[in-house]
Order: sequence, then structure tokens, then C-alpha cells
Amino acid sequence: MAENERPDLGAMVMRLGRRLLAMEQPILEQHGVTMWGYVVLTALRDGPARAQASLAAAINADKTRLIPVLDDLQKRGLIERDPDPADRRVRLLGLTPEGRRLQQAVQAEIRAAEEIMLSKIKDQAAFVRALGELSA
Amino acid sequence: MAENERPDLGAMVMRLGRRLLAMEQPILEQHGVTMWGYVVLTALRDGPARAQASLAAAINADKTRLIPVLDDLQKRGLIERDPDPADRRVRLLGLTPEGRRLQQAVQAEIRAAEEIMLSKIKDQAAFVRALGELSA
DNA sequence: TATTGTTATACTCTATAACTATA
DNA sequence: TATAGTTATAGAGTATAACAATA
Repeated sequence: MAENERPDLGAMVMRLGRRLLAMEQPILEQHGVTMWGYVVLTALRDGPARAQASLAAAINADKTRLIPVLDDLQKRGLIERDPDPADRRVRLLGLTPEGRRLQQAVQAEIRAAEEIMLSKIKDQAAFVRALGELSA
Repeated sequence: MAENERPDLGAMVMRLGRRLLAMEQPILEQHGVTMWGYVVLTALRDGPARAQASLAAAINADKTRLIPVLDDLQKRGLIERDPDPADRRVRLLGLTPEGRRLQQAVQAEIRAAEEIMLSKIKDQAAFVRALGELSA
């Protein structure tokens, strides 16, 4: 019974998730961006998106709850959001230079905080790799 | 830039959390218990709790959102919930034999499903240990 | 008629505040 | 008066359904 004495994976993952979220919150606030805003900026970092619906699917969000996020990011000049000339129903989404700068700045701080957290455990590389595989 | 090419920890942990939750859902439903109900049964497995508030704190829940959960578990004979004779304001909480059986049955199935998931990665033991440390 | 994006609405989850009963 | 538990209410967050624009 002793070797089975650990919490369920789900419980541990959830607790870690809450902890990470709490760690990121002040960083995001300091840069005036919400978690969803940051998620969108990060999703657009590697390339523009065609259509809001596909972006929503990519980040596991409902298309309707993306809209206020995009409104805000656009209003602040962090993303471009233009009708596709070929099909004016769809919106072409991409980062502005300032959006890219903000994403990089926030991500750098988050990564630094993650490193501090990870430095407390032994098998950092194995953990991160396994986490990547399990969440892929 | 290539070695930095991984999602943020938070994103990966959240995705894995969603996946684990989806995995557990059918097991919980099959046993007619909600996630919070299972969390309560599991918290009581290692010993009774004195006062609902301390139980709530132990599982990171608000005391008010515990009440319908306890109502249901009690009505189904899975927990005992009696006023403390020494201070009749507080409720003494514990598992009934049937509650203990249900907790064990559900947990066994969840562990089995976890094992299948974990079997796909290489450093299982290291991952679980690191996860335990980071979430502790 | 079908599809993209938007708005309006409803629903779920959670927390806050008011209440009761004991002390 | 203070505390444990409960109930009522309100607030986020999210999803569903109706709508407008374009194809």
C-alpha cells in the first residue's frame, strides 16, 4: 500500500496548473494583458492565422469568447485583423511589431519564473519532455 | 531559437489537465459520482475530518460549494456527517464502508487509465516524482 | 443555401453576503 | 460576541442560439 501512496495524476496536475497560473498572473498584469490575450499573441507568434475560427480551435477556445479578446488586442495595436480580400467574410490575423515585442517580453519573464520553479527538481529535462509528450 | 521551441509549462499542464479530466469523466459517471464527490471521498479516505470548513480548505474548495456535494454523498449513504457531541456546531465527517468501497473502485479504474497513459512515455517514475514535488 | 463573424441570451460554476444555530 | 454551517444572491466565465454580412 505504501508505493501506491500518491495523489491521482489529475489532482497533482490541477494543483500545479493553479500554481503556474498564480505565478503568471502578476507578470501578465504588469504588461496589461490577460491570459487569453497572451495565449492569442503566442498562437500568432509563429505565423498569421486565417480566420478567427481556426485560431479559436488552435487554442481550444470557443470562437465567441475570442472576440472580446481580439477587440482589445486590436484596439491596442497588438494585432492586425483585416478582412481577407479573397473572401471578405474571413479575418486575417497577425501580430504587429509591438504585439510581437510584447509577446516576447511576457514570455521571457514567464520562462524565467518557470526556470526558478524547475530548478527545485532533479529531472528537469525529463520532466519537461514527458510533459510535452503527454500533453501533445 | 530551436531549443527554446516548446510551449510554456502552463499551456502544457493545462492541456494535460483537460485530457486527464476527460479521461476520468466516464469513469466517474459510470459510478454515479461527480469529480467533487470523488475528491471528497478521497480526502476522507485516510481519516475522518473534523468540520466541513477544514475539509474544504484541504481540497482547495469554498465551504459553500461543498455543501451540495456533502448533501448528495450523505443521502446516498457514502459518508457519515454527524454533529460533534462536544460542539454541536461542527460536523464530523467520515466514510461509510460503502463510501470506502466506492472510492477504492473509482480510484482503481482511474489509476489503470493513468497507467495506460503513462506507459507511452519513457521516464514514468521520474515524471511522477517530479510532478509530485512541483505540485506539493 | 452555406459560412464567417458578431451579438444576445442562457447556463454553469464559484464566491460574497446574509441568516441560523450553537457556543 | 463569535463561530460552523446553511441559504440566497450576485458575479465571472463559458457556451448556445439567433443574427448580419458575404459568398
